[in-house]
Amino acid sequence: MKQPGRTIIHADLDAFFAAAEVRRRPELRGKPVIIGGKPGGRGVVAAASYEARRFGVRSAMPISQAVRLCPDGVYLSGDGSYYRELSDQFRAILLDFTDLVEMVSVDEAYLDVSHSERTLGTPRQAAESIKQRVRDELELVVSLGVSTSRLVSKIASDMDKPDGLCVVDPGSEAAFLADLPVGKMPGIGPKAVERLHASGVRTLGQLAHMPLPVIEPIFGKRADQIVQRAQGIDDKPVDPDGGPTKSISHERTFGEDLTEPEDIRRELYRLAESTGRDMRQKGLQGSVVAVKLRYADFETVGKQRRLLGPTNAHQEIMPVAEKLVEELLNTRRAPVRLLGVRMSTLTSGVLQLSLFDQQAQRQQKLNQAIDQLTERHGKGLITPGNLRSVTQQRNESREDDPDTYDRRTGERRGRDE
DNA sequence: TCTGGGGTCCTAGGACCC
DNA sequence: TCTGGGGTCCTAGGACCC
Repeated sequence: MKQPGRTIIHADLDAFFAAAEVRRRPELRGKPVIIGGKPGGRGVVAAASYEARRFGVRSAMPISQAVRLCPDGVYLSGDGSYYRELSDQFRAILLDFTDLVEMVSVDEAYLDVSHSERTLGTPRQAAESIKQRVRDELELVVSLGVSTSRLVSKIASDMDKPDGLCVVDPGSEAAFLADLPVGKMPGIGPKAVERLHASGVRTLGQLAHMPLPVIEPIFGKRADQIVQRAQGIDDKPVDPDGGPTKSISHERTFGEDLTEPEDIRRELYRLAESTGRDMRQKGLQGSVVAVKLRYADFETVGKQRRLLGPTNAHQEIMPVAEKLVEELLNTRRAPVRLLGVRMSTLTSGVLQLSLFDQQAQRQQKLNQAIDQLTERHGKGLITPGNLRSVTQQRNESREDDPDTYDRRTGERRGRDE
């Protein structure tokens, strides 16, 4: 089915974090500004001003390398809540153009202005007034791509950065893509690029005409869609609320690798706490606890376990996370560079099992109190007391060995000896 | 050179069920 | 004595995006 006349704009703020800092500290204008960890630390570059890029500094590059390339740069660690504030204002401006705005990150959005020509003028005129308003009201620069699809607009917005405006007329999508390297397409990363090159495929035009069997080994069941996209075909709609959250996680890379069990435990507790707090804030509960562990040599392993019921209480997350980490460390004991805690299989319900209602409710009230204190006074105020959780007690009260229960239903499994 | 943090989606093998 | 087969859930790991 064709969707005639769609007009999609992709809007992307240029060097957002760096530009945001320059905006509130004008003395930084014209200087190489690099947002990421502190020099000497283990961070990577989150954003670099165009002045910094002239030295070869790029996003995702280790800070240590950036310092070598640009020793006189201004290095800042970044201010998430300030960026979020600006991002909200950015979104508000876009919403003046259409209700169909989908934020895909703090600095990026899609707009569907298909039915707005009467009020906004031509797509190019609409794009120009977005640019103007972002400049006037936010003192930020935005690059825009305009076409009949998300895919083509996304690639177009990147063409003339910074301060770009690239309009791809209806019908010329395939021609626009044809000469671009395959890696320009979102979803084709370094590994896929390498394999495509090995097959002699370098441009999107070539990819668009490849027989499916040739690229199926590279993309699996996505192969069909990838070829279509290379031809400039993409029907994905702009979805203002972007679908439900699938997981919530926190992870931390330590300044120095951890070896002491009590250090590992303390950091894990902090991560469980922030993950629980995030879920409470969003009114979500999770049924699967996962931990992530990165060793000093960068080997990264994970382990996950389904709980008997959903929770958002760190008192219930922590003992499971602790057990999982312990199991990983039993497989390999080595200095720990990173720890992470993730909750998934999320539900927005509030149900609890009857027997433990009272305890669960008390726990919830306690956590609400903690959340309020944390909001006023910052993290780390409350330290673990009794970590024995409701979930643990549930398990204990049923059987000593949880493995004798069906993992899926939590029901007792028949034991034949 | 020494590699962040927050996500999504895909693959693949084993368990389990009918 | 020569080992079905399909569907679904669970888990581990990896590619990719901003």
